[in-house]
Amino acid sequence: MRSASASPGPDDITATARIRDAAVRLFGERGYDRTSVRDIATAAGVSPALVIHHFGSKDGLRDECDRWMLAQLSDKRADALGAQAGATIQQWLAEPEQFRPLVDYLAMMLTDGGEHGRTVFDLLLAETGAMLDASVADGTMRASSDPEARALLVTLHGLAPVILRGHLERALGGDILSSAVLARLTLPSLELYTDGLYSDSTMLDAARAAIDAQNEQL
Amino acid sequence: MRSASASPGPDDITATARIRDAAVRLFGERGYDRTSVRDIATAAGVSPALVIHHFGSKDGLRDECDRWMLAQLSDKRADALGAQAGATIQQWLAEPEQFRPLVDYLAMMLTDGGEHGRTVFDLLLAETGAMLDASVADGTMRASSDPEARALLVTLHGLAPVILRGHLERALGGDILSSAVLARLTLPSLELYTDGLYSDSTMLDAARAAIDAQNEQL
DNA sequence: TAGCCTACTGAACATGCGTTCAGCATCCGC
DNA sequence: GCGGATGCTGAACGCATGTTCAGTAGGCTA
Repeated sequence: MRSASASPGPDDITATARIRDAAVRLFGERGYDRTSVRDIATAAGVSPALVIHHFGSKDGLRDECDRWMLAQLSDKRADALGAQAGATIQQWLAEPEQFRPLVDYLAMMLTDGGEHGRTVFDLLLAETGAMLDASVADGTMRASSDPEARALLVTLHGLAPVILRGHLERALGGDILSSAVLARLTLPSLELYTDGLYSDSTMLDAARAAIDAQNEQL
Repeated sequence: MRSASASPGPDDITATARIRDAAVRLFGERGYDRTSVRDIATAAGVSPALVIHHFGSKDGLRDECDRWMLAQLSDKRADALGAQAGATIQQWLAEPEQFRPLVDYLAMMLTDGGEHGRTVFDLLLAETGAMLDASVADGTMRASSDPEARALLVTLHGLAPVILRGHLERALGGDILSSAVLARLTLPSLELYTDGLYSDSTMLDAARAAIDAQNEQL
């Protein structure tokens, strides 16, 4: 079984890569602790011993997955901003299923407190901050009284659908992270980021006044 | 050891309650799978067997924690909206550490796909929707082209700091979910929800036009 | 051909886990 | 005083897990 020669499917790529792909998918779906080395080995069509042989330990495998994820993220970001922008976005809209493992794994990285999770968050935060600064500079976005805190908020808000994808899909009618769901969210998002929520600045003025009063007290 | 009579600390409450409190704290801190029944028993000062004796199984204990969390959430919400509003908020600002286990446990519930996590999300979503509708009715907030989707977005955005608390604290200078951090976020949040991000409606108009065009095509 | 390295396996091992069980106190109704 | 719940324990059991290890197959260099 599992001869070296051709068979359709994922047998044409290296066993190491197959293990890594299976691990990313399963870690993203079930989480690190609920995924056993045996599960990953079975999904990749190899023996559990080979997983350890190639990655040293389960934790080593996770490390490799994290690193691979960071690389993918850089690639996609570069594509989405560079010459490949159109192609990348079309690919996303055409086959959202393909990216689901990546999104789920990213969510897992961010929520379980590992070192690479911090790295990826800091990266996203920095990019968001840079994007906001550039937009303020070219006039498309408003300036903020606290650009750093605003960048943080916008980053958090952007990550929420990624991490709570399951709840989002359930609330919007069961289905996948499809173009339909994305379309449904586009308009409300832009409305929110264009006109805000409040119809006037009553609340904002009150908060400003309260903070000023507190500052004077010191 | 551990006689029934008085000793300072958490010995005056029932062992069942001590186990539940320890479980909520540890599940919230480390997650369900990384917390063993033995850990919980040690933290509560009882034997592992007693944990099973009172809750049937580790999963039963988790169920009880979930239910307790839902009850706490209802209580706090009622307090925060009712007569106790001022007292509850002051308590929060005075001793944020006290609420950390609750917040962490809530984050865990929402991210690990259990049934009670769905319940609590749906609850929060419904309350957010009702709050938005009421605010639109009394004129403090703008109407939306898609109130359901907007409620979902606002809920997701509100939950993001809860779930990514660790990253938030790290980005804002290491420290706890303190009044200082909350104060730092208040103004940018209100700015975001009052004036939005974009300085004009160019993007929004473009999206509306694109969607109109697509609808006409069908 | 000989030797060696790499990819890979099946079987076993040690450990930590959730859970069970027999038994020990203590309290409460009779 | 007594019988039976109730609260609780220490020790053990069975199991799944991550990991190790001896060994096989196949390709590469000499």
